[in-house]
Amino acid sequence: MEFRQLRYFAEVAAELHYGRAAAKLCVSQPALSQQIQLLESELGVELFDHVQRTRQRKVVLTEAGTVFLADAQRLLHLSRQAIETVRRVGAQQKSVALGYYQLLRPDRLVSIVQRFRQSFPEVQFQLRELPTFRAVQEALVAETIDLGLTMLPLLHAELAARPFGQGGLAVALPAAHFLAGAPDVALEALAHEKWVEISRPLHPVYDEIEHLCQQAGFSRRGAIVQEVSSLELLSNLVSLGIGIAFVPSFFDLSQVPGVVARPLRVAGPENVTLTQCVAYLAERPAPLLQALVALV
Amino acid sequence: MEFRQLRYFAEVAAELHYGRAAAKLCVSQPALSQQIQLLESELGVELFDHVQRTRQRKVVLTEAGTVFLADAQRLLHLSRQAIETVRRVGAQQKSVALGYYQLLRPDRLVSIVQRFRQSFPEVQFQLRELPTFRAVQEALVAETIDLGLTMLPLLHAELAARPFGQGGLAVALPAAHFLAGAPDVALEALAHEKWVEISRPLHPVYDEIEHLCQQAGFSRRGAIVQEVSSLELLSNLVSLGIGIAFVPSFFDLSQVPGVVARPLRVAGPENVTLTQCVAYLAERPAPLLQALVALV
DNA sequence: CGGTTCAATAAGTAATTCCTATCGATCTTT
DNA sequence: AAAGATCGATAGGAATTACTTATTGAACCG
Repeated sequence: MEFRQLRYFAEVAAELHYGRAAAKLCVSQPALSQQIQLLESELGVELFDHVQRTRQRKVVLTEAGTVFLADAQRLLHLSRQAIETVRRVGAQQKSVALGYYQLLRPDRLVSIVQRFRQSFPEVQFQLRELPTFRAVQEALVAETIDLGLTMLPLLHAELAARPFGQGGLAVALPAAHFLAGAPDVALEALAHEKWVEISRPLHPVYDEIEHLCQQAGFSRRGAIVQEVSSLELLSNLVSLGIGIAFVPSFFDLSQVPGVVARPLRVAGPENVTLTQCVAYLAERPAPLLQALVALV
Repeated sequence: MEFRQLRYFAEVAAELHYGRAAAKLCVSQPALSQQIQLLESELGVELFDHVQRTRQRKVVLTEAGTVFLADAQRLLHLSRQAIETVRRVGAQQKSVALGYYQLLRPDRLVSIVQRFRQSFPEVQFQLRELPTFRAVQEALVAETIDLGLTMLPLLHAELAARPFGQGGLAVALPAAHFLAGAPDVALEALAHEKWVEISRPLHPVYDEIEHLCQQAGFSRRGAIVQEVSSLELLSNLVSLGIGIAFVPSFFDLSQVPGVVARPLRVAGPENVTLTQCVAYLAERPAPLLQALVALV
């Protein structure tokens, strides 16, 4: 008997419908049927009657099922409580600093932090906004932060990461730009633009970008009018019309007025993808950090 | 979090020693370490301190571990109780007839039945001793019994089985026989014996036996002086010195005085093996029967 | 300083679980 | 009454997960 089976059973008992229960549990219906059958055969007892002799096809709890449901719910409840308790005790006086930069819309970040606090109410969370994806990784190595929301690739051997989402490239434009109205922007249309770029820590994807540009018939080498050191500065320069910039499509630019991001359209199959991740020091396998990583 | 992890954790907490705990749980030590680590990282809490700074290397529960142990034990206890309860309710007024023949030493049979009764106290168990392995399977098809302890192969398409042990061949001899003193018996030494055999339902293994005998330079065809219909009769005839007989090594002949079974030694790799099994009607997937099958 | 004990790690294998596709049966609709 | 729709069971293959053996690394002991 495993908790998974109890969760499945309780959900089916609540819905009295395999299809709906499976959807709620985010598994397929056959997986559900199978686990219920496994549970029944371990218990040696039928938990459901699949009444088809009456007019209406129905899934009904047997008497034994009703009795077992109460126990199953108690077990599930207790298990949740046990986790909560052990976390309350074990995570006391611990503190975790989470570093990030604006690669998440604020609501996603907030929801992550809320889940952190909910699961580990005793842990002190600190948030550190950092200017670039590279700064996040450097802060991890310097142990200024314990956990970082950043992008692949990892730039230090001591780091480990778990990816949690990816996206393509977008073009950050002044709202007044003549391309800002279109749903997306073709690379070729950008041949004669001026560019702003994050300088100090160049992401390797910029090599790929240059390569794509050359395939599209132009180069950005001479057209980068300004290099900046943070995403915030970058957005401001774009909004002022100093130049435009490539940014990951999941970047949050909404807090800067006058800037819009439009997906980049590239001819051919060469689609640049950028991967978001939670990163941490590999040699620090503290269970607390692992649990937090899993939460993201 | 799964019950397996709770069981592992509770055992390690009791032993405070991974190696011993693993042995008790019948898993390898790395599997145990791994599951404990998984549990810790799901909880986000360290459950054990692996104290090595003191003189003695020790595995010690952390404070959080101590707290969690209590909950884990409560959960395990409750789960056992829930199973017991649901069986008590669900298996009421059911009855199961178990057919067998003397292929098990009585103590093994008793221990199986005891486990049945312990797990399903409300179920009426009936025991039916049948003369041959074939009779057990026929009784299953005729639905005289619900579950049968017998041997492979299955002789009816409607039957399903789960094997639970196997053995080789032995020779049943009168206690006074000159070979009865040896630890085992070579096939060649039996060339001039008289034989007794179970007749009506010939097990296919007897073909193999005949083949082996011919390889050893003799045949039993003319030497079978008596065919009988049950194992009991067979034993009696052997004890009276009418002839000797081949029997599976796991047969129980101890209740018949004056008969001993000695393992057969066959030259070459052709070792006859016989497989014991629990058999039941395949089209009857009643959870109760499945649970009983799993108990064997 | 070698030998021993014990848990952690690594890598490959075995076992589960899960998913897609399909079936069989019932109920509804035309 | 026949065709479609609904719903759970089944089958077969893919992916994940747990387990095993072999090895490493750290601490203790002679």
